[in-house]
Amino acid sequence: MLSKKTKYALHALTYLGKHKDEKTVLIQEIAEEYGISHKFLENILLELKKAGMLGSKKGKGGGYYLIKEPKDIPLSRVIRLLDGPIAMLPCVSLNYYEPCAECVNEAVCGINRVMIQVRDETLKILENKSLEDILKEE
Amino acid sequence: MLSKKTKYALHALTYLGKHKDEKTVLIQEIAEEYGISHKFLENILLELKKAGMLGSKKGKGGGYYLIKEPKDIPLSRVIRLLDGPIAMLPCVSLNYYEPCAECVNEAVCGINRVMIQVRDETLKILENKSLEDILKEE
DNA sequence: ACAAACCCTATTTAATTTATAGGGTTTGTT
DNA sequence: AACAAACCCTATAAATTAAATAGGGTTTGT
Repeated sequence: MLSKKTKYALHALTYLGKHKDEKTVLIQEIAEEYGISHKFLENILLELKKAGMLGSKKGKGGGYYLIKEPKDIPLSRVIRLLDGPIAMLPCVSLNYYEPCAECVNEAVCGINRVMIQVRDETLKILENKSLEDILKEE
Repeated sequence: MLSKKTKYALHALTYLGKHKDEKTVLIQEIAEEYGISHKFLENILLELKKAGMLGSKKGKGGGYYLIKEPKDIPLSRVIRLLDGPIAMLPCVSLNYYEPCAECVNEAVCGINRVMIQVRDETLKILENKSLEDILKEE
């Protein structure tokens, strides 16, 4: 399951996408829209900013704004940033690979094989769907 | 990511599948094969038994054994039993549905829509792949 | 009778996630 | 220049969940 962090990030990005004609949007405004903690959301937006997905303006009249076109923000990127691996097993993760401690021999592991298929089908969607696709539905 | 419980369950089932010509297999034997705690595995096997996937024999000379054909144990069933929902969001889970607390309106949520797609593709694999498919690879 | 091996429930420990805290820095306005 | 609004940053605490352990109970073959 996606963590709250990731869910909040996706919601916040969606909100910013909907308000991209406005120069900036306040953290507080987004937090209120979804009924989530201002401070928790602040940390998340900061992380999105550091990752180059958002811009911000400090001081009075400041706030956050998208610095990319929604179509250029794939959902896989957001999930990986906040949650880490998308795969169901560390041993099939493309970005966060780790061997499974209990695995006797990864080279002939049937569980591994199935989870590679799941990973590939999942990525086929999440790498090709972007913030734009979410916005189109709302 | 799958929990260790689920991973251990899948490995144990695989091991039992490989030894299905033997009447019973000891917990201890499986635990040693994968280097996992006897007691932890015991709890897991018990859960699999209660769910009707395994049979057991008590007392001296006892142990566990499969009571179904490997092809009749879909992976989705094992995962749901030990880990719960397969979906990435509670609001798209078929077996463990719950609304997302922060969601303003599920009826027009773009995140929901994408995650339904991911769920469907994932289930297409996990409901159709069985223990038999894992065994074939090993 | 005895020991092997599963059965059952509860508790503890560890890890992770979620949330809070609190001051720092920048910037527009007066 | 003063002030307040608003983001920046790091650390810590609280809550939840996952993982592991504990310990006795019951069944069964020899």
